[in-house]
Amino acid sequence: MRGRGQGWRWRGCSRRAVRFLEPTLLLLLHHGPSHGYTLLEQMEEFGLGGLNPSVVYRALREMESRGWVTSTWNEERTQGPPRRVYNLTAQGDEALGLWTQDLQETRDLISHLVTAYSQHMEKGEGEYH
Amino acid sequence: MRGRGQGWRWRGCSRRAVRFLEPTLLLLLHHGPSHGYTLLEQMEEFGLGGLNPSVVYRALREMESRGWVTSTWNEERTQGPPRRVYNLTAQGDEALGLWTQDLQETRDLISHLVTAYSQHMEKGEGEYH
DNA sequence: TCCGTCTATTGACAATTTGCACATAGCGTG
DNA sequence: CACGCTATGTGCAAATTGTCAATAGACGGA
Repeated sequence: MRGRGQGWRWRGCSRRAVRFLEPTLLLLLHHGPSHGYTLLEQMEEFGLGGLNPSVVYRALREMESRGWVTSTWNEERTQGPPRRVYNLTAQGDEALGLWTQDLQETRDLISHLVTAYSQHMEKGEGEYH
Repeated sequence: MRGRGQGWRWRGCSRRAVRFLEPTLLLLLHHGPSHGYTLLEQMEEFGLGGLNPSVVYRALREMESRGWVTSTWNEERTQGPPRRVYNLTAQGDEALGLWTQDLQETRDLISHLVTAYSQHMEKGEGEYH
């Protein structure tokens, strides 16, 4: 229970303005089939380090239910339990494209906001009223 | 009830919007005191048009409980019920600054992702596997 | 062999956030 | 006074997210 009114609920980089999880997973899978545990580690490059594993696995299953990926159990034996290997589908490929567009729009909105902020500051109105 | 598995839960710019709400409100209030209804209309410029009013009012009260803004009832009579006028506080000013930084980081992450996507596409690996 | 550790995945539930439908209320107009 | 516009607020259902714990195979050492 996080209690109320103690500002900055999510400092420390959980909870960004946008959801990067799905597009990042799609992008990683675009490079080739992979399984959850590896993907989890690769997320770090995109600023999504230290994510709770179950969040990633959950997202992958959800993406499968939408037809963006398919999964099969890896038959070759490794050190550890069998892995579920995910493959991007044509729909997933398309989703990645759309999502990328969406992210670009979001980026533009951020820029708009940040620019408005900077300009207002420059004008010497950099004090609250 | 939105039902499950019918992709693109938030196409049409519902979802993304929300986390811009607070910084946008703070920025608008940085220009001077204002009240909910007007703010609601001004949101449109920042891509937050058509938001449900209660969402905005709720955010404002929440921001007040954090000390980012204060509110007073407007004594001058207008056409309609009294308005609650919000003022930015010093803490709100600071919060806006921090939030802007956070948004910039987010923007960089988006850029990183989009760049990775583009590069991968250019290399002729623009097919799913 | 038993234990601890690392790799992997999953399920369940609590906490939080969001969407939405509706309630209230003053003012102007016909 | 009924209606429509301006304004704000309440409450609840639904969706999303966070966290904890369970399961399980392989491997190395005591």
